[in-house]
Amino acid sequence: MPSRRNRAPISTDLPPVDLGDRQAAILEAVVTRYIGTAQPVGSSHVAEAAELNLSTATIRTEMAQLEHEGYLTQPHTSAGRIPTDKGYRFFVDHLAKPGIADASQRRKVSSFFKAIEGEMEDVLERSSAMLADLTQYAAVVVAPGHGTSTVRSAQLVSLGATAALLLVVLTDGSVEKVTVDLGASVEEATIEAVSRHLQATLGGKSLHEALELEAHPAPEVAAVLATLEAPLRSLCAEADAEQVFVGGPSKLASAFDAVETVREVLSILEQQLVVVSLLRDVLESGLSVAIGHEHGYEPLSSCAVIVAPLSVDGTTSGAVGLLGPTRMQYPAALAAATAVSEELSDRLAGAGSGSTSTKVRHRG
Amino acid sequence: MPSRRNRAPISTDLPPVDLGDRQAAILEAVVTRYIGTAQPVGSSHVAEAAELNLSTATIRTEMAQLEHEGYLTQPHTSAGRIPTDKGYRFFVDHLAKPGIADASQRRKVSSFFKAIEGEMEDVLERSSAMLADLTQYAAVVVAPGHGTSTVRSAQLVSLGATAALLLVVLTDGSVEKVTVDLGASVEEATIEAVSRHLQATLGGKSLHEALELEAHPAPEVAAVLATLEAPLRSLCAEADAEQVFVGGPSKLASAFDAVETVREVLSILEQQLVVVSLLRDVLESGLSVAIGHEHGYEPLSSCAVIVAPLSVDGTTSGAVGLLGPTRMQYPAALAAATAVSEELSDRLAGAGSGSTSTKVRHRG
DNA sequence: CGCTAGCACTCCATCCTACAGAGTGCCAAG
DNA sequence: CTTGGCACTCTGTAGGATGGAGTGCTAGCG
Repeated sequence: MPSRRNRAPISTDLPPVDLGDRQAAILEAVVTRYIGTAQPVGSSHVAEAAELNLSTATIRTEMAQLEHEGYLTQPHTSAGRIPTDKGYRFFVDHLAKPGIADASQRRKVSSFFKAIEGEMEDVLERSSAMLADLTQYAAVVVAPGHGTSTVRSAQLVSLGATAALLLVVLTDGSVEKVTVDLGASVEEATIEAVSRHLQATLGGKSLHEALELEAHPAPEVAAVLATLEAPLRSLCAEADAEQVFVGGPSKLASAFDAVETVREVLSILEQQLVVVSLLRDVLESGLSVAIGHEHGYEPLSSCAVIVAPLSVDGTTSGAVGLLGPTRMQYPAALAAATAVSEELSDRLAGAGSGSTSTKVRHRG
Repeated sequence: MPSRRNRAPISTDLPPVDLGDRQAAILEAVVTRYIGTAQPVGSSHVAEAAELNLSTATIRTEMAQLEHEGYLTQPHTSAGRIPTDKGYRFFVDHLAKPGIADASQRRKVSSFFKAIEGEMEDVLERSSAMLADLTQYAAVVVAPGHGTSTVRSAQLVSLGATAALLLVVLTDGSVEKVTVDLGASVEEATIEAVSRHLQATLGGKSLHEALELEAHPAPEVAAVLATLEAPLRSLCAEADAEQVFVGGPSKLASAFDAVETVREVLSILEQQLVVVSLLRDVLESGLSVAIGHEHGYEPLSSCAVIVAPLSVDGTTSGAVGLLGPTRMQYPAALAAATAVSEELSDRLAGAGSGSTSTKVRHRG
């Protein structure tokens, strides 16, 4: 299923390429109303809403045409029309206007970010909750791993007879740790020697580089170092892993009427790996919105996904996502997700570079 | 709302104090069947299920009596009976038998815990997921804070011009950190001096004790220490805080039929503070099961809560909980929750004492 | 005296029918 | 090309009939 690109028209006013102006207007009316009411939309409603003084009869023929072209569908003969995925797609690409609501969304988002301070992890978690609250959809924040950061401090802390904690602080302020079973009892002095060795050899390197180091210290130290290799590897893997925060999944309960759908969607949200790869896929296909079957995850075919990349230093790493029914408030949701992704990108950039930490927190 | 105690009868065989043997048997039949089918239970079904060769007429009078006494209720005249909270309560206190299923539950739990290794946090999280999977209800694990542990290592790591990371390792292997804005640029040498000072003064003390220390080091060090006071305080608060892991909330979607209920319950599960205090309340009232209105949280009045304490060194701290509909598989759920709480208690005890770490993990 | 068979009764769920309403498609006329 | 008009279709709702599951009561039996 090849993905259609989200080519942004450059500041022309409503240039529907595939669809006549009138059909576009009608489609818009149907989509807008259906998003609001969740009821099939009949020609008379469209006649009222769209302001193209046309009779219902004319609108009916146009709607039939739109159905024929795959933008609309009928639940049954003699019911109103419902947008198809394709219909929503056209709406999102060509019709969704920035809207007035967006400004207020953006304002709320930015005031939230002005007020919040503290550890990055907190910020991420609370952002996802806030975004869910704001949009009334489930929000996902995937924060980049710390794979690119370098080691600021590394050490081994003894925890007991044969147990110890391998501890690494990275330049972005994150801390990675892993408990280690040393196998045999190790003297405190040796532990300290190992710590110094670690600090000296790992400092300033990224964890990946650190894995490839060859060094030949004193024999006791070397023995301990050997037992540290596997832990270091898992430490590295852990540092690379994205953090995922899912906010407000309960919002989805009221978004669908079939309880079975709710359950399916929720259980997918619980599998964070799936969510991450879903967002990644959507992002890689160049879309910011994936509707219904577009993303190819069948269990989520009644959902739309909005993704906004988190970009730090120009490269995108991580994402902000929203998951809702296909009849989603696209403009508002897009605006909110984008706003959050920008603010978070800023934060991440600020925290990442260490020395450029302009927005560091203080307070008790 | 005073809580009724869960007085455990001491090894007598089905001693219903408030209810005749026959009524008890009938109540049991109703509860069991209703839990299975979610349909009101009529006298004829009871006659089949309970093996007390009685006619439906007799059973009807008894059921009327049970309704009068508040154990059963009717959705409407001429429908079967449904257990009330009180009915479930009697069932749980006097009728629920260990059952055969429990053994298999316990086995699954213990094999899970044999297989799992790694950081405590992981174990806790995966335990909650496993418990949810096993029981098909939402599972909650509240792990105790680290307030009682003492400091194994404390230090300040510089992160940039004026930013630093205050880092404390506790004896139970947990790490607490907080980013600090030093206000002014501080020399690396001073940072190291502060680190040494922290290590010397905090080592071996609990974080609470550490807060009350008075020491008078060199002036530059003292200056930095002053800015550390607030961060230390929040570090302490953070260390005290319980960690909460909620597993499998999606299981609840199919447990209720009203989508509104699902949404309410889910949104409560998202507020971890509420969940923690709910579990605490139930635990403190001396119950291991709170049914319907018993726990006093109206939004959850259609739910039953099962709680099993986590006890480390004899004191209970933290808990394992299950949240499901009042028509819950009580015996199985209780068995599972208890099994998990015991295994987790063991783990926590093992990790907590440091030197007695019998079950430390190894492997790459 | 406890138990039971039998009966009258109630209420729900289901089915059918009728019907109004919302919607469509088509066509002939402007 | 548009539109008013018309015939048609389908759903949702309301009303009435019916059967079934269930109850409560009571008279009679062991």
